[in-house]
Amino acid sequence: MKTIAHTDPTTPELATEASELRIATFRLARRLRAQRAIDTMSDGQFAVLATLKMYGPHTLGELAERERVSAPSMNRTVNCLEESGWLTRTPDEVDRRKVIIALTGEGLDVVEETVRRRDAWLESAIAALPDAKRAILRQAAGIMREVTAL
Amino acid sequence: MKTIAHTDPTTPELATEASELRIATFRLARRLRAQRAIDTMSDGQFAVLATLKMYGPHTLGELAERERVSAPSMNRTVNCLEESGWLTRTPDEVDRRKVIIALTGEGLDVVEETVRRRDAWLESAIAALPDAKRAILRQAAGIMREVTAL
DNA sequence: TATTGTTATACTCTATAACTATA
DNA sequence: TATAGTTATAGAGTATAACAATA
Repeated sequence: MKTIAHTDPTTPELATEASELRIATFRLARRLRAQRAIDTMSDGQFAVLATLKMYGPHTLGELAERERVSAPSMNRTVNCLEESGWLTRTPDEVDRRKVIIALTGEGLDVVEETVRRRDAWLESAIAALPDAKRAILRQAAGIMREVTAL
Repeated sequence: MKTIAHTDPTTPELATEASELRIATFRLARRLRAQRAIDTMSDGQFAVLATLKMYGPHTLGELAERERVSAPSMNRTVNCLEESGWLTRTPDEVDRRKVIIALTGEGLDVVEETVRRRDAWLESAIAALPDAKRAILRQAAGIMREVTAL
């Protein structure tokens, strides 16, 4: 009988399980987001720098699409980051309508410092856990990425 | 020798572990946040309704402090939610300077519908997982809450 | 003509400072 | 005098519409 799994004590209610994971995820994300190198920098600005670090230079349109934001909005964000010296605009040699946006050394430093702070906080939080719990978190991270890849 | 744990292949680098969990958490939180009942409602507005549902009525100052936002900013958010009929303002009988902000039935509906949608998305995502992976996520949720309680 | 980026303009959310009512 | 809330005003970040340059 297939419905047994539903009431089996070793596999609790799917609904409860989802709620618990939702709450835990939001709470951990909030704590992590609070750790940043430049505390005047918005999440949207940081996301652009992090994208440039991870995937290399982009055109304005590509950045806007990836961050699911309008082109004028991304243009403004890029202006701010350019003024701060964290990225550069270069006209595309082949298609002169385009501009290539790339991270500067200082921009890379900002991303790395923020990442370092977030990871340092998380490391110190999980370092104290027994190995078994750390193993759970390690496996969970993989499953969470699998789930969001759908 | 205590340092063995650090290089033991069964307990990978703490730094890698933290990074993986950070990325997975942000990604899952982002996907969850996208699910909402009223798609014109901001995260800040939803957070207020969720707080009122979870912890009951608050004064304006309490809400502002809990959400780490200025009083005028919270006042504006509360005005919007009041106009939409999702919460009520009532002068405090004892201290007439204060106003008690409480969820209406409609406000409760909005919170529950958003929570239902987020959980429905997450349920469908984890329902397909083998029991062993679901068990990992269930345990991880508990550990994540433990870590954020510090 | 179509596409890429930019400018013009407006709306929301945030903040600080000033004000009102109450303690 | 101090505190709770509100109003006034301004600074980011978002959007759509209109425009310029290039394909």
